[in-house]
Amino acid sequence: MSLSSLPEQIADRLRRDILRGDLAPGAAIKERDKAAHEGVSRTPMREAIRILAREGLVVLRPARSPIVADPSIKEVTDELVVMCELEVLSVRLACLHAPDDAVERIKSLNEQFGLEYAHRDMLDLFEMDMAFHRAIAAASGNAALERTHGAYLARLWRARYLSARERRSRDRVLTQHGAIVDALVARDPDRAAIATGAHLRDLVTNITAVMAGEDNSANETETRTRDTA
Amino acid sequence: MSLSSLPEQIADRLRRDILRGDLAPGAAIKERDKAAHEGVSRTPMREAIRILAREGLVVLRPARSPIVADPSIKEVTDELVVMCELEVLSVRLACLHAPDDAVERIKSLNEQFGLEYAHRDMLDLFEMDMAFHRAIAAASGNAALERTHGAYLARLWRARYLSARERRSRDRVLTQHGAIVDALVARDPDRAAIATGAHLRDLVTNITAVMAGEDNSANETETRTRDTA
DNA sequence: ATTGTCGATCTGGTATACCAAAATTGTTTG
DNA sequence: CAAACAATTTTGGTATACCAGATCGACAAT
Repeated sequence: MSLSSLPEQIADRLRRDILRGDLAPGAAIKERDKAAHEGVSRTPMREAIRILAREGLVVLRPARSPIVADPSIKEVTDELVVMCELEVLSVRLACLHAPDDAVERIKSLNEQFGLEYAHRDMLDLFEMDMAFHRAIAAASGNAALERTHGAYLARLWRARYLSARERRSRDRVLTQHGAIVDALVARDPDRAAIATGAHLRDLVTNITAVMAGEDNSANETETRTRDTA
Repeated sequence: MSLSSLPEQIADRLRRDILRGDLAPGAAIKERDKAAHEGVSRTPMREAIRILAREGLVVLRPARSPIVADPSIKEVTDELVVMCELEVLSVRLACLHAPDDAVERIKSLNEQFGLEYAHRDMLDLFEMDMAFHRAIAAASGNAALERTHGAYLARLWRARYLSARERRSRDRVLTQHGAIVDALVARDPDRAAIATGAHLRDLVTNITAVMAGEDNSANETETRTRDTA
């Protein structure tokens, strides 16, 4: 009995491995080996890899092993900018159209975050943060927006995870989320948009700083020119 | 020799068939038959179908033939709203960062559109319109934005195609594109954003009208509840 | 005549076998 | 000793065979 298909399950496992860093950026994913390792055949493994490729977590190279994506700072920043825009749109739409109980749910998510703040594991807190942002996208009532936003959220998991390790950034998150909730409750689209924009712009600077620090190697990902011998 | 892989070629062909309407919305795509018909095996056909599924052109159902997507008006509208936002962001960024030759290219694309306006087939004109919008996204210098915008453009091909058949909408497109180009050349982000927003909002109303007219049947796509007999 | 059930058949899911291109490595030669 | 070439091996791409679940029709019992 499977809630999701086998390829999706494999993709989920691989995604976790990639995002948690167990599979290093730049590492090759040999479909034969991986399939054998997971105890499945190549076909579903292949499909799982394609799923992650579409998500941008692995890059496919013609006639070569797929490798774990190793996005440059610019690429991550670009993605963050887009996600920011999507979330601002979400919160605007949510102000206008979201039913009250959706707003209430978002509010309670943030309150819960405040409560559990001290006790919980960083990873749990992080999941709660994700849930908060996801809830806002869902509250927009725009399914396409929710999907695309979710895709970006997933792709940026790792970068956001790195950023969230900074302790001082966490309470800033809390107050900023509070501001967003307030504007949402007041049904004030402009204020909500500003609050969301500020929150995500902070995230951009934070992530940029962290990535610049951690990762001094200049790395590219996409198509690189290859010289013939 | 293939510029793109076999599955992508198949996907391209299928996409054309779907978007042009040769494959009716709601029609089943049986991978065995289709593969035999195209003269390839099931594996690449399967992969091609998955590609289109990710693009939202076909929907996969568990243990059932994939079917051509038949989006409701709301779904299309939602997607248009998101694409609008993406393109507004694109044009803003393009105003700020695009190199002059990129702006020049956009300008010339629109001029060419104006020139060929009379002689060319509607399909060609449509392709040129697509190229215009794509060029703006590319000029943003944000690869993620360009990708996502391109995905929406592809998915909305059919709806836009239906809309473009209205003759009177076409010269409005021309003037609106002109306004966008002017703002872009002047490097005025706000004016460009407004012009782009207006253009796409017109598109939304136009498409809504066309779809509501053409297609009176209330159609859903995603999960529909199925009553047991 | 209608309805319930069983089974043939059709469909997608998975495993595997085969192929062609590319990397690597070992050997040979300058 | 180094560089270049060739064969082997490794890899992903494709085709196909097999399996399980679902659908739909036929037949039988009421």
